[in-house]
Amino acid sequence: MSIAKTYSPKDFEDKWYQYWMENDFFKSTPDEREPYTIVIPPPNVTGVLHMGHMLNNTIQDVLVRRARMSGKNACWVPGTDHASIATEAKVVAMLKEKGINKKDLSRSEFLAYAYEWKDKYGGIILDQLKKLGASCDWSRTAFTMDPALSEAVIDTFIHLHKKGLIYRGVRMVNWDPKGLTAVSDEEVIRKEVNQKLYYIRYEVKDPESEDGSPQSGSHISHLKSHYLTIATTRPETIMADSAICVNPNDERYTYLHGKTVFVPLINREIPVILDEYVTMDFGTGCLKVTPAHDLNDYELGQKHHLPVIDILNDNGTLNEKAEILIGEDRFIARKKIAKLLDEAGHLEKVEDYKSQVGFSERTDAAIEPKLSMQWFCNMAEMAGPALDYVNNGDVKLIPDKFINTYRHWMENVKDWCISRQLWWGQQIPAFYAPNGAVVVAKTAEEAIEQFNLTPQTRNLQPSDLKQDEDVVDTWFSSWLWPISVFDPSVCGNPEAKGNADINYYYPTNDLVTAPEILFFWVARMIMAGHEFRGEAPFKNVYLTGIVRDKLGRKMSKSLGNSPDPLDLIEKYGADGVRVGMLLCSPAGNDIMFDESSCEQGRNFANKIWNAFRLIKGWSLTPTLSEGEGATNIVAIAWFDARFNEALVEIESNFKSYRLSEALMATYKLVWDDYCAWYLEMVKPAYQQPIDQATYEASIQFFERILKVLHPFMPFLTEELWHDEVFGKREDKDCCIVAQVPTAQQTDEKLLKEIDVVKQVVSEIRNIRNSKQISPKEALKLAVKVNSDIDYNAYSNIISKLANITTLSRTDEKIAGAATFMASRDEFFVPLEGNIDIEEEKESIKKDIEYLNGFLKAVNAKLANERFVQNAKPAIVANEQNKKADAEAKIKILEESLVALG
RNA sequence: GGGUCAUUAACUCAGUUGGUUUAGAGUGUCACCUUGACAGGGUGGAAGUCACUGGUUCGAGUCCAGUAUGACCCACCA
Repeated sequence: MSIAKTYSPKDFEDKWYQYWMENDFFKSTPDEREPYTIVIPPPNVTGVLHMGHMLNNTIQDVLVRRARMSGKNACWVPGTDHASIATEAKVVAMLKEKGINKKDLSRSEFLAYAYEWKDKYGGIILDQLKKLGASCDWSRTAFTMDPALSEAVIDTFIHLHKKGLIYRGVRMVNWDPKGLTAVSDEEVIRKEVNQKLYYIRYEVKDPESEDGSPQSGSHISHLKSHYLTIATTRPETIMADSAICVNPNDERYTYLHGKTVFVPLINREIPVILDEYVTMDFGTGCLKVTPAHDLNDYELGQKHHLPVIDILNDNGTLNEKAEILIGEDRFIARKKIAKLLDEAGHLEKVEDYKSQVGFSERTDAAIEPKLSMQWFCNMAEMAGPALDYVNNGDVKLIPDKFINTYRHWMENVKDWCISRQLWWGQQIPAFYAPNGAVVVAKTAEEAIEQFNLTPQTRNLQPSDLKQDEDVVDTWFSSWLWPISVFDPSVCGNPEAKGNADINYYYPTNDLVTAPEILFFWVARMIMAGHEFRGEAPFKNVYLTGIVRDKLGRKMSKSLGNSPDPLDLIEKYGADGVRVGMLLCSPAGNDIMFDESSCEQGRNFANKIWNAFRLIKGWSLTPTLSEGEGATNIVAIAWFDARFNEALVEIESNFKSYRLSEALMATYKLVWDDYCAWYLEMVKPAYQQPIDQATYEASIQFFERILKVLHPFMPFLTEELWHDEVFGKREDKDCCIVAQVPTAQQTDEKLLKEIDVVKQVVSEIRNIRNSKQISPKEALKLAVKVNSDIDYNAYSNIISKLANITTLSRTDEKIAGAATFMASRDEFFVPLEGNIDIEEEKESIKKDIEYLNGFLKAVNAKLANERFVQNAKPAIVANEQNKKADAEAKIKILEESLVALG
């Protein structure tokens, strides 16, 4: 069987994914093994794969595959999130293109369109994950609006309502005038915006004036005491003013106490109230109070019993209560009203001003504070236990720097507005009687049973009831995810035992997600987990960073700076992209993604591919010359030791979730140790055969390497695994289910001595380099041994790798030779006629100079009495070793200098 | 405004409780080599006042304080 000259991932990636699927390798059912479980952070059902998903899912897949190869029953549950606002917005836009207005549809008609949309586009992202190699148990694919999962949401609502944790109330909410829904505080993105600060004059009612009516505009500018000035960024809301507020301690305004003023343009009379809330040194010291359109004003209004005048429609246009500019959009109204005020002489000045404005995360519309009746979930009670899990380490955050942020949020948690004025989602299980009474129940029938308990609402029919139009916030379903994917029926029923799945897989092991949804999602999952299962839903939370481009900008569609992941896979292969992503992604830090790292990943794959080609191309011979045999025995023993050493390192990196370091350790093991050193040691001369024993050892090493590589590069390793050089494989004998080797004891002495051997080889190559001697020109080497290393054992290796004819021992320095030191031993490469004495001397002097500098530092330490007294004995001993070592080397070098004349 | 975290070679990052040869890796860069696994290769170099300023200590990239820059979170100054 021949093998392609270069690595060509397209030839086999799809093939192996299909093979894994057909053989149910991703599938998991409870058994006697220890489970290892991950639930996917469900991507939006309408989403397409972006670089963030790539990173996130590569990490999950590496963890799952590694667990699968470590004797665990690995289960990675995939699925999608219905993402109510985002999806509904997309469906509405799609309908609009077709000329259909959402308002003209009934709820069920709209939902039919929405499901149609979901069926068409909903699976795309999951199929894309398959390209990446994601080893999810697809038979468990879940959707947050699956009937059973939706029922879990309803049961949860009812359960929490019964506990008194869900309530209904009028609150100031963040209103999205574009999405026409309330959004939670967390869905509001604050951005700094350049605005204008308008200084507006309000006329003060003059009790001495006969009729008390406002003066004309031109008049007031001359009578300073007859008006006051307020500063606002929102002049369009003056029609909603209920009062003007000044600080009672503000002496400038004592004359206003008890007075009333007129709202400009509409001349409505409002009182001046006093409250210390107003900061005297900000703006003018006068504050307009607009309870309907500002949270703080609302609270101030409540305190002073002011009327609430709501002048805005749900879509952000002015309503008839505004009296003027009715029907205009709030932003257009702002400009127009500024003009009107100016014309009427009420606009004193306009200043540029920067301030924070909230925008809807989903629609990017400026958020409007709005009073409305909403459903809320009390968080304070549930936050306590959720905080404890993290505080006491039951749930570990990786990296742990996020604990502070988490703690801060949980200690200052606010109630959660859970109702959304949308149709796409779980409809709130609340029913209204004709008289306005409301009960929470699963069905209309159950609601009637409850209504029958009160005289006013007895004997109602289901058709008399009206269900709440709103749906719950998407997060109110996704916080159940780690439970509901296994057994939705336990949500809302803390007493339930649960099915076999949940008892086996829950709590899950690792959750891999982005820090920005630590509160939205992670914290709430912990709350729900505690509520319904009495324990947190996962043990470790691995927080990935944001994927940014080279310039540090967040990758986004709108910037167009994000490569299409599928293009990358096409170009570099899935394995190459996986390696590329992992190489530059430490946990919790943003990753500065650069396509060149995928290239590095692909090059690595190619290197492995070609190392394999080399081995595969060897022909066999049962016997070998004595020298080669000896070389190979040492090489095999050394690589075995080195492999075990690397395994220990990789294992420990995995344990501490340092995936990029685990990968880098693997990378070096393969590239440097196996390819650059081991294979070069045992490689027969061109077209020469290799002995059976070495061949078998090399193959075995390669197979062990494939196992270690598999979690990172599943496709390539599976492809090579099935090559005939490994012998005939049984049907289910696949790399994906092979077990990673466990580390054996390593031969420390051998590892150390080979390090010296490598150094010797490097030094000789260095000499060739600097003296322009071709690698093909064989050289002689002599060594004056001062250490306890037996170079006879390694002479064959050195000869082969450095093209040395003979390695002889000498007790005297050799003149006319290039020299170097390795360990404490002196090496001589005789180069008659090719030695520049002065150059040699210079080089030796340089070495001595370095060692002297080094020695000086060590001596300074040792001469310091306090160091010797205070430092740990081992440290002091080490310093003494360093000193002795440096002194010995200096002595040898000085002798060499003398010998050179 | 308050808080959290970061700042180490051109780039991306390690540096594990302060001492482990006067700071390491990968990539890139430079020089040379290369028809025999691989130019997507090999060998060997160069490259860092560990952001800055103080402090603690026998000893600081590592601990403390402050400064600068950046990122994120929180916050009602109209």
